[in-house]
Amino acid sequence: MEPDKKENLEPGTERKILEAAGKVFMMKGRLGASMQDIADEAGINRTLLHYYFRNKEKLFDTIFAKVLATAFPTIVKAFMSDQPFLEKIKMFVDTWTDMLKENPYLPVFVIQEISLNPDRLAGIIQHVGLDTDVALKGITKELESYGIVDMDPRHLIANMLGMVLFPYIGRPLFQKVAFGDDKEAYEQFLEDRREQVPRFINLALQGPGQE
Amino acid sequence: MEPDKKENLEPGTERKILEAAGKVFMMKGRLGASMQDIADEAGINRTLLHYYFRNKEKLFDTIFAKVLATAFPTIVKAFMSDQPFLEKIKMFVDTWTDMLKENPYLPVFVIQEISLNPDRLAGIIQHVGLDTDVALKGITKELESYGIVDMDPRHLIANMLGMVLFPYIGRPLFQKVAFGDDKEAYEQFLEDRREQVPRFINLALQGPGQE
DNA sequence: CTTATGTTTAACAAAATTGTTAAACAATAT
DNA sequence: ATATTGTTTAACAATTTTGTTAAACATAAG
Repeated sequence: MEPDKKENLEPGTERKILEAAGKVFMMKGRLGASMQDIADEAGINRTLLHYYFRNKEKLFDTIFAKVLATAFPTIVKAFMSDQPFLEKIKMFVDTWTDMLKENPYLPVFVIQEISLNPDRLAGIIQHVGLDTDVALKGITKELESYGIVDMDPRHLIANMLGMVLFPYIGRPLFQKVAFGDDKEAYEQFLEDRREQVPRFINLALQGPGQE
Repeated sequence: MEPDKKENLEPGTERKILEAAGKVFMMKGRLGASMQDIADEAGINRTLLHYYFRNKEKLFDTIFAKVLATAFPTIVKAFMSDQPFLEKIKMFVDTWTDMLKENPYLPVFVIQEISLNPDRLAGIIQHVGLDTDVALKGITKELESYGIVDMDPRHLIANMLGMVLFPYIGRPLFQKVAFGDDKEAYEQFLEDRREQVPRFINLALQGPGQE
């Protein structure tokens, strides 16, 4: 008779809180964000906020786990498909770019939080459960088909992630220094990288190595 | 008769404070670090800390400017030399790696702070005074000599910075996920990238584009 | 109607942090 | 010897934030 006893008469208050908390935490950081900020953003009372999440820590943990759960699938998705390698790379860049366009603050948020409190990782990584070994071996095999045998696949991963993430992580600085703070030019730049990055990688892989 | 009236009898207290503040700010962030933390790290009293730097903001600003002054020259140094382009790239990676090895927390610290408070940039960038236009045009010219005409040099910059910085920015996460948290293996990985990254870039530049 | 749940307002205690001040002391310079 | 500077100890006010509690109210469910 009561499948979800809790959701009786709130018109999605919990959802509103989670959205607000996500937004505020991402923009101000864990320490910079106050419960009052979050309550304001959610359009509710601070007391009610504590009523849903007893304390800031619990709320933050919920948000952080949720954010990681958003990010992790993006990492692997492209390499789960069975397209040709170069297509996978293109897809990798595209999936990440899509995700970053919707969550531009995500990388800095995650990085900063993990950097300040590495212990948080332990609990979450298991929960996500990603099998890196399989993926890495797959990439090694693909690399061999390009005649590249002396490259740890993790270098390729680091290269790709670096190239994709940097423009978002370093945006305020890079946009100002290299684009005279022209926001629209920078957004065009970000779009261009959907082509530029895969092309750069392709060239590096197909390089003059196959004599 | 008194050239520097201030430095009378302190055995380098100000230096100790600056070192301590740099360390604590970088590791805990601006909000996570308390004046007490810094005083402790410097081995002095909190009152004395306020005696040297009236408030936390002034101290932080001093540190932040100092940190940026450390990072910025690294960006340009390699491209000031007049070696062949590929040598410049190798040098770029090396200079950055050297700097990051000594200041591993620097990128996250700077990124996080600028991301939270972009206004801080304005004041400092002028002070450093880097001429991006000259550098960019130089790179464009070099790219043309490789037959690459359709590439905004800023893509190359973003690629290089991303590949160099990512392993430091994402270290806790990447080390755990891809290296089973094997610290020494990761440090070897970081060293390997001194070769891997320039090679990757060289391949991409020399790629099959010169028919 | 009565009850339970969600919600607001108000008030409060506890803690942490910041910035300031006063008093005392050591050592150096004049 | 005296004044100045650096330094410590102690104490304090002001602020911010967190977490809690009590009281009142609305509404939907029983």
